Amino acid sequence: MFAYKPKPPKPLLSVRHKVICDPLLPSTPTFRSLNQTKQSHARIIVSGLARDAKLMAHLLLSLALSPSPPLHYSLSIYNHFNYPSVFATNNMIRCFAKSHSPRQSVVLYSSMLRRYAKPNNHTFTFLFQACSEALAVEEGAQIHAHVLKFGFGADLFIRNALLNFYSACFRLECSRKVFEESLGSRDLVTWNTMLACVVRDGQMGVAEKLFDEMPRRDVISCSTMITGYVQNGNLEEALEFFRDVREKGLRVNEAMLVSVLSASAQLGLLEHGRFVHSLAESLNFPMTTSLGTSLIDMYAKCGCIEQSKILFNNMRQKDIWTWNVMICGLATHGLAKEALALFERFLNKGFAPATVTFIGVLSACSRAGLVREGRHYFKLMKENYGIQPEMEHYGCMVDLLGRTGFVDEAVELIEKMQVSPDPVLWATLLGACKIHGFSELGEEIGSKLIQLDPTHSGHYVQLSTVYAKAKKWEEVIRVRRLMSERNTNKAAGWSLIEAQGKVHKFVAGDRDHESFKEIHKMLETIGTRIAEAGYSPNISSVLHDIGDEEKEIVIKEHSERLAIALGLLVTPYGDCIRVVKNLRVCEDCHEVSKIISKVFEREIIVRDGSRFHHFKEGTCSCHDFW
DNA sequence: ATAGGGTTAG
Repeated sequence: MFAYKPKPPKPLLSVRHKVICDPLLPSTPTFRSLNQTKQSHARIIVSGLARDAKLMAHLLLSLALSPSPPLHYSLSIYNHFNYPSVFATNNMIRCFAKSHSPRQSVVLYSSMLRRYAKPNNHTFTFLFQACSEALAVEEGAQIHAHVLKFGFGADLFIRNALLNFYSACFRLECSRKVFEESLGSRDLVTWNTMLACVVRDGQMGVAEKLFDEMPRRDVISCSTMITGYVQNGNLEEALEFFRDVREKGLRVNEAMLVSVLSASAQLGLLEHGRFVHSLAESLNFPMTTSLGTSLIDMYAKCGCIEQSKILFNNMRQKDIWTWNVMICGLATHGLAKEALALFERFLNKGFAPATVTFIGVLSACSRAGLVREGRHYFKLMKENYGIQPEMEHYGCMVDLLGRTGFVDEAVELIEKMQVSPDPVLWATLLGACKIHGFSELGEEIGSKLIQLDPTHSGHYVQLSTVYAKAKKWEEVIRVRRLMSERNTNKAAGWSLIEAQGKVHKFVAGDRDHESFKEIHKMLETIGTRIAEAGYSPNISSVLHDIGDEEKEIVIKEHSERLAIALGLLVTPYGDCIRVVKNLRVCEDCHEVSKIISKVFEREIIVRDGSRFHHFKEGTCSCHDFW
């Protein structure tokens, strides 16, 4: 005989659920999943308590607390109240505020007033959230008047929400006024909101002063500063501030990590990015979608696209940012086929592509010269998704068509544009003219660009290259003379490499580095060994008015050569050399990098102004199409 | 019974 013991029936809700979540026992509000809320709703109906207004309002609260409240469901509950309480209405306003139609919050508020129901202090904080979301300046200002009318002018919560509202609507002056009026009754949130407001306006100097003035600071004050630096392009300052936070033993939050990863990515600092990654792990930060996405972006922008792929595939929750980052990452690495395949997967998942998604898709096509695909997706974007092409989309198409030799089609596309082309677009077309020898069109565009921006040295260089290719030497000299006469601001090219825990930044002909002598010796060695391999310099990309021998010296000391030389010197054999530079790599450096990768048996990864080049065993991943 | 500030893509 065997003992048989029936299993006890499973309770509908676990004990933990009952204590924390069941609205039959209202307690402190906690976020619950939609399913949990629906279960509670079912239990309420089954228990015959559906007419209990308090219970139903509490149910509405749990919907309002979710990140994206289901509007239809919330409304069906709200509409069942004969006389909705302020509490219930507040929660419905809150649901609308988080929805795609935040203006409905204001509509509901008006109907509440028509019923002669009086708003309370909570009502206004939710309303200002809604107006911030909707950028509803007029409505918000009217509600501001209501705040005073109903006697809530001194409520700190409301004032902070108001401050934030004006800030969100870019009404810096109004925010300032509310802030000044709050003198004497400010709390940390008031200060942080004002700080965020100044940061949003791009005034980091003022933000620094405000930060120093604050009577108290917390983790949000610090993360606001760091994200502010990143958003305003002060990347090094962001990293410095973050290091300071760490050194002082202050708290770190996810927003900081995300922003610092973005800074590392933009600067191309792989070692730093890795450090932030390990920090996130050691501090036990959960791998959220935004953190994961930032990591994928960082690894892609620092040359480790394989690492990005691994993270992407392991991520359970992906949002549109995750997909966009991955598609764009594959594109900058020239992995066009993978980018397009991923885009198709993205569509199959039912995601709606954004304008950036198509920039990723089209730039993937342009970098790989996939003309047929490029034309297809450009059409798809307009016709299937109703996305109006922006300057960047045109940029990709003109680049794609122009570089693959369809210059006429590129011109046609520009002529049909709704918006007038910007200098970058003209410069893209000029580049195509240069490659394919359209000297007359190139001349026209080059002159136009110089007219548009006479201080930009790049335009003169481009135009003189067009002339040089057409062997119009007098014109070359004329343009060069013009360039020197007009005192143009030369955008200095730089390259950087991380080594031995430091960032080394070089400009062409740099002599400032502490190991300058060794670097120079290495340049000599490189010169000898690549010459043995059959290399002779291509000096056509040097346009300075100097002799050939000098040209060779200048080209030998292009910033990326210095960086690669340092890489060869200080990193162990077998390690990959990673260089980041701001401008596009010149033809000669590209050739030299290929040969170095072969004779020194080193993989070299260069991120230039527009894409990645993986040099390995004498070839480049761009297949010399860039 | 309910509340406020910070985040990533070209």
